[in-house]
Amino acid sequence: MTSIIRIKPRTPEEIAEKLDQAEQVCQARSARLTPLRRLVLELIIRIARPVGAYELLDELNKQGRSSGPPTVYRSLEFLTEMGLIHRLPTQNAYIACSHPAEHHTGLILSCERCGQALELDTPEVTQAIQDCAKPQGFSVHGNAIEVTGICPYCRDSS
Amino acid sequence: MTSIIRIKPRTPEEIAEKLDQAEQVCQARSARLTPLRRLVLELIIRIARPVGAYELLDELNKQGRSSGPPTVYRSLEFLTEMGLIHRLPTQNAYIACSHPAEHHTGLILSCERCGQALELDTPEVTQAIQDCAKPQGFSVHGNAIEVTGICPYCRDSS
DNA sequence: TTTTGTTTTGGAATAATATAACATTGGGTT
DNA sequence: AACCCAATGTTATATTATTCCAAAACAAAA
Repeated sequence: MTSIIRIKPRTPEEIAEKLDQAEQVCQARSARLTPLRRLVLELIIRIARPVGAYELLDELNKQGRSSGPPTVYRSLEFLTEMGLIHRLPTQNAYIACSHPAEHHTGLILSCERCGQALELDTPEVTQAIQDCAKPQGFSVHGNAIEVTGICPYCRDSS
Repeated sequence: MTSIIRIKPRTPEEIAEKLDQAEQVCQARSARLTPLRRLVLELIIRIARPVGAYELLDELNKQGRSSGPPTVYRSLEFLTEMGLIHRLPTQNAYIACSHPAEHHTGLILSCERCGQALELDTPEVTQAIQDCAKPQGFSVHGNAIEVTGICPYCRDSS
């Protein structure tokens, strides 16, 4: 898949707000948003598109850190557990959660053209999945939903 | 994730039927279900649980073939395109489609305990996703939905 | 049937993604 | 200080997937 990534630049205010929210989420769960974890999260927020572990690793090392893959993967695991980021399993990539403050279940719209990903909070879909799983006797714990297609920006610019 | 896999053995009739359906699907699209592709599909059907590319490769080579990773991945790509198998992106594994004859959109229930995966045809979920994506101006092409939880067999046996 | 072009498969190498295992650091607590 | 524990650093390796080129199989045309 080749795609020209469309970046949605984040304002300093947006970044600060997200990081603040992250601090609160961690505090509420007595978890520590260490400098490293905070930096990884900030990078993911700044990059503002699905980003892979090794690209983050490069960024970290540019920032003076001397880290190996485990360092990044551990931070990614922590941030995922906190619900601050989401993993896109079909792309082996991560994006910042769009609304980390609220507990949520949702899906990710992933544009085939530009690579951008948009997270939606979709209780209707969650409910529909529940309704399908329950008759099977299956008790749902979590889900990963990636929806592929074309985003409005790419549709309009072609 | 450690899990003791629960196997649902396939009867010879089931296997033959699936392979027949596969032949028809390919014929309808003027695609060639070559001996290799057919064998890979048969292995996936027989194994009857999510199976990774390298495990399939081992099986192939046990059967006298001398193949490398590209051989398996090409067959997996072909079978996926034909809708004869599905990929579980969070597990890097593949399962046989449960109803390859009909065109369908669905989801996969994946048991955290036993590792088994069940494919469901769920137009309701597909519709719910459409309803969420459309207001965003996003046109849906496909999706990958993995639902994790506990299957009824594991719930009852604990 | 031979030639030609195309699809499929084989094979070697390597890229990309992820984890294991152990050492070290850095705060807190007694 | 001495200790503990969580977090990070470090090396090595496992796992998953692709690139690239060559050989073989197949199909269509001459």
